Amino acid sequence: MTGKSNAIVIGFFFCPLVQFREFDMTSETSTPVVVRFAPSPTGYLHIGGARTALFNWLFARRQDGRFLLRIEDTDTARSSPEMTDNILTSLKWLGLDWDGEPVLQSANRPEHVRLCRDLLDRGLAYPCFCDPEEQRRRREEGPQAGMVYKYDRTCLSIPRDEAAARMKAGEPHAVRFRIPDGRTTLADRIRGDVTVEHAELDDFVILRSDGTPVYQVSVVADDHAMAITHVIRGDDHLSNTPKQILLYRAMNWPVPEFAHVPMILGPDKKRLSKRHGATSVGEYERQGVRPEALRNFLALLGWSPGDDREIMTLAEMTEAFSLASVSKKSAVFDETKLAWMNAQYLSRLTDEEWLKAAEPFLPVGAADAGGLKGWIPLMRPRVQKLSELTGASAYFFNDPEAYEPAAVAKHWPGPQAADILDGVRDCLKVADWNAAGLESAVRGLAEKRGVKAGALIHPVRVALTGSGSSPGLFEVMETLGAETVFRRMERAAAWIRSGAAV
RNA sequence: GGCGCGUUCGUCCAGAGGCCUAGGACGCCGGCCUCUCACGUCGGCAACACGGGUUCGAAUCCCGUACGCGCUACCA
Repeated sequence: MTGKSNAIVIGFFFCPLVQFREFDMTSETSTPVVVRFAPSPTGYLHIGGARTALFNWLFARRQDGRFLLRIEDTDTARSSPEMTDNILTSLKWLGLDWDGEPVLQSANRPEHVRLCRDLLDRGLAYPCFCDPEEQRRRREEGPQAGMVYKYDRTCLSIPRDEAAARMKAGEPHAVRFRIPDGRTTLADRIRGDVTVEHAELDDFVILRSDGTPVYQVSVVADDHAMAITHVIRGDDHLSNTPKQILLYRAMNWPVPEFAHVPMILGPDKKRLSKRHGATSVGEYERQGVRPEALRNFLALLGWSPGDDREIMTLAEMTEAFSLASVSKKSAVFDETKLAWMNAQYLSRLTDEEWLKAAEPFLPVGAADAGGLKGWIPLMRPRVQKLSELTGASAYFFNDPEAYEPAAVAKHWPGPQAADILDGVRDCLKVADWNAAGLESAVRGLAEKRGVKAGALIHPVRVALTGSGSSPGLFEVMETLGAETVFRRMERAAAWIRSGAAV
């Protein structure tokens, strides 16, 4: 009943309250901060969850607070320990470390049930004997009649002793929370004030007839038990927050601060989902995206340091982070920019670091190449995601299996292409085997023949790489070595003469 | 349907009444570099959803409309 009078007070003294809140907004916090990330292990850690975790982490670290983890595994049918492992692994991969041991929500079930019973005893909740099937049917019919279904409080009018007797007799029942009169204003750290009239809410079930507590109860109970001071979560929870606040009040618990971060959308502006392609952190790892790149990119979706910085270390992000600077607007996930950002991080690695990161993506044959490292600086600026390496660098390690048709058509227009290859090969035989020496040999030949160097270079490139484009031809030659170069040129000449081109 | 939230270049952000002829980044287009591709570099195109207010002055404040998203479960 205190909730009711509070609500009225809020309504009447609106102006002073606003001033108070603004003060609160700028101070960011005054007590030690405890935040949490609470994924449910029903799937891999997805992009949206990762960003929510990041924001929680940044806030906690910025405020010298604690960042806790809670695994919401109460949906036993859909949850699995494997998914929990996967989520933890992904968080670590992203460099987001947490404090203490992860809490399992399922462990707190008995307490959640107890709280529901307590609310029942105190008359803040009441048993509902209505048939769930009937309720569901009415809810479905509602829209057709132009009405919205809201629980009609049939069971609220059952006298307490009668209700007690029916429960005692074992009649199946759920427990519903009784929504008090009034309205609730939530001072969201990101959205600002959000007010909801209690008349819009209905007496929601807190304890199902099978005796299991509902999500709204579990979050509230666990957040309180974990002494969470700031609930930072996806904006899909915004509408349910008033219900949760009512629960806090009913329990006589302090209400934490809330901050609802906007959603991440796909290119079609719909909520990001599997339809949009890769949506889990693990998939990006498998594509050869660097964790620091994904993390940086995610941070910039819905947040900015307030200036033009884009490439930032975790420490820089932490230093600049505040909830007030988080956007209210949902953001489209742009793969292209992620790729660019990944390339930025890739380019900042040393050759040794780069190779180590690239190893899982090297094509077959690369292992046999041993000390052959000349290809590395050649490929580095040419891949944005390491996974591109598999195809793009194949010719460094294996003779081309095929010649790109478009390149053949353009650079090997007829049998004379084979003669060009032979001519170049001969002039190469007496050249110094390094990029400069090879280049001057080929250019010398071009000049002698009165043709442009490109007329010789392009046919040779196709012979060596099977492709119309590659890193500088002479660097490629130097890296490949004379033996391989000659072998490939001769194979190509033979292929051309066999008439395969036509 | 109701309620809530949102709306600055194609995309991500900057902008908290005059500093905005709206800034940066990705992408795109063009130049340079050059044997192709990529990198790099230089330049260009490109936005305040709409309509009313308030104000000497609005991208910034207020109201309405449109559109989008979310919630509205004995799911989490």
